Amino acid sequence: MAGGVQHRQAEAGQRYDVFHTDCPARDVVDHVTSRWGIWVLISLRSNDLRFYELRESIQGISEKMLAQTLRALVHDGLVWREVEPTTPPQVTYGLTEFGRDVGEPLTELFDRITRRLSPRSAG
Amino acid sequence: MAGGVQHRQAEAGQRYDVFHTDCPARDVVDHVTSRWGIWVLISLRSNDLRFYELRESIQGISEKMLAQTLRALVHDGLVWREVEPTTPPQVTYGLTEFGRDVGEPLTELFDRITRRLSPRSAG
DNA sequence: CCATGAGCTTACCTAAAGGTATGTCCTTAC
DNA sequence: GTAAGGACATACCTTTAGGTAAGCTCATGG
Repeated sequence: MAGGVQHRQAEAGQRYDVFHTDCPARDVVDHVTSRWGIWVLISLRSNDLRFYELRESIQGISEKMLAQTLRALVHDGLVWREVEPTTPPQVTYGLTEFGRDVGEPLTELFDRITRRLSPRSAG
Repeated sequence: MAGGVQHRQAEAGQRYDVFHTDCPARDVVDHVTSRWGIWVLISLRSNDLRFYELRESIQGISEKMLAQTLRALVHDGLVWREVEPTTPPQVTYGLTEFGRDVGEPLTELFDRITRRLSPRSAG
């Protein structure tokens, strides 16, 4: 974070300096890997979803957290948001190209973990 | 079909049920995507590292968090731990096959985000 | 005989994440 | 006139993540 930012990027090999910098990538990584961000992105990979569909799809998520997570992802450019000005308003969410780009390795990550653990407990 | 998620849960198990279950995969996902877990795994992809090397590589991490994160990853089978019984003891960490398997999409995820956001960074 | 170093562990405490409950807007249906 | 539906916002409160700092081990060097 902004506090202890010391860039000791010496010549001692290639060290990921992005680990602690305040570049926008850090925020996006945080949002993508946040508790609910992962599941929102994975959910939206299959198809666009309404707010309430996401809420029911991702069981255990609260409306507050869903709204908050979506706001961050929309702000990051990973998710688009479309409002139909009906009453009540209907809002649909979907992945942008960036979102699809990011959702792919995310799903792959998730799949590799479950693939490894589901047959039998791995030691 | 976009709107099929909420009421069709009984018939079609299409929805990701892992979102809220207590299967071990959930824990692993949590550890992998935890604040420091990501950077530990990415750091270890290039080569095995000693504890202090990790601490210095991932700037901003505290010893407590590093130890805690490593313990979780070792327990999950993503990272191995080797102790040389010298004095002081020297401990080396590295990725298991599972860890390499998981580290790949994780790095890819990270790279895609940085590639998109910073035209001149990450590398 | 005390400091040092590597790799932790433990206690303590604060910041923030996240849950629960409620309010809001506007319109149609009853 | 009141409930309901959809997508939130907001206040309040609890849980947890994570930072700081100290301690521990034990052989070696000063």
